[in-house]
Amino acid sequence: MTPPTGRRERKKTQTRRALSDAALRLFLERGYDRVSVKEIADAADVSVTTLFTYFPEGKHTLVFDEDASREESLLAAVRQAEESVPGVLDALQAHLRERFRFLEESRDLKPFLELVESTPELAAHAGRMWLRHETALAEAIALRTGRGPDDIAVVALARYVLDLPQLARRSPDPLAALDHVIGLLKRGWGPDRPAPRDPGPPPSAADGQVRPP
Amino acid sequence: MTPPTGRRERKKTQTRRALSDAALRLFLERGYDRVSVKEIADAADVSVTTLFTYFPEGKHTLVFDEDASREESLLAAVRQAEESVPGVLDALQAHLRERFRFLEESRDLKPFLELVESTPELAAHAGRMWLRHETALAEAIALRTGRGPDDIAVVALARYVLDLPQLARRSPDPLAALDHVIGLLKRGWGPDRPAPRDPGPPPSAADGQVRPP
DNA sequence: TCAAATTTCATAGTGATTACAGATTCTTGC
DNA sequence: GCAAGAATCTGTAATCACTATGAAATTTGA
Repeated sequence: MTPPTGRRERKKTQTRRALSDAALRLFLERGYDRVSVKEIADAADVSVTTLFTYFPEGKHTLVFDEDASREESLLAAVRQAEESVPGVLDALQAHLRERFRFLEESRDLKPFLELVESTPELAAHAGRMWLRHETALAEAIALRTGRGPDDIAVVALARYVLDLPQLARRSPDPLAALDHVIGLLKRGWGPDRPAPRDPGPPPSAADGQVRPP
Repeated sequence: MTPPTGRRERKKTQTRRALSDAALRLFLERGYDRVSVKEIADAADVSVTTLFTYFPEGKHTLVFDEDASREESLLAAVRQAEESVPGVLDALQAHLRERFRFLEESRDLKPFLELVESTPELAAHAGRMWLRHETALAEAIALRTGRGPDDIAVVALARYVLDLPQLARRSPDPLAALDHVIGLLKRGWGPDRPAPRDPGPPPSAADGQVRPP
């Protein structure tokens, strides 16, 4: 394998950055709909054709150029969690809280977030990008709690947790809202109700993995 | 106020129907992407300009022309429910089950659903249309359970329930999946503590836990 | 340096959507 | 019934995202 250090590679990432930088700058200046792809291509000094070879999925993908690390940190949080549904939820809660604080406090990101929120097409795409982690998150949760990755409870939990930030952001106190709903999910998905003495008849094999607190 | 019984009104609804009928027929025949708006306009014997005065939100709205009754029946289910979160969830469960059966069993709708599912743009729009009922559902739930309509728990519950059908449809046994997740939500959002003796929540099918593979 | 592979480009589409301005059709007061 | 006047319809032409194509320019490897 050749190390990807050729001039070609360098120019490529350079051009890609020039494009998304120019796009973001123009979008923030004038709004998404009032900037044409031709203007972006001109600003980056490439042809429209070239722009679309770099971003074949369309104009809106120019805005979301870095994404790989988010999923990884999300999954890392789950992997380090205690091996139970409440444990996983605790870990996700902490992770989302931190992420939330970061987004809220970073002044640089404020206009960017406004741009995305105020442009339906971008908001929809951001949602899709975020929900795309659903499967990976479900797998991580399944692995950590000893359930199957197709278990509807696991899939639903993954989706609900991913839905949460967007939901909480509307609340006057997003962090409190986050905590509150995670608490509800923990109750619903958590260990069986306080079993006085006997765990009772284990109705399925996937039951024993849940560790009561 | 004049009763809307003029010839003008009649022609208008007529034209609107001609357009969406023609569109649906052509889409089912050839697929969404392989039908141009010009063809639809021609088939309905109007100009493209006219088509867009009837459907200004774009080509995809031609597919979803009747929608008002769905929200109403959803809200009606909530209004007739018992005045508690589990009561409301029971009612929603029953309503969704019925709706599910209807969609599955109706042969007429099968190709339509396939069309929507297989066209990303249409699937996304269908999702948006469905989630649009979120606020109304949250209000109804709030009213029925005596909470505030901005209560994050209520809003989250509304969204989660609306998310459910799409989620359950992926499962091999959608109805069981529906029941299962509703059961989990009931546990989470239900009464504060399990009553030591009283069964409390009414019997539901969502009792068995994890499906063995 | 040469040739193959890759990247970029200008040109010319297609298809959705909108602006416009002149017809056409309906309603309404008489 | 009839003449405004409003509402609706139409073709034309434009913009904009996106694609196909084939040729030119650049990079790479030998």
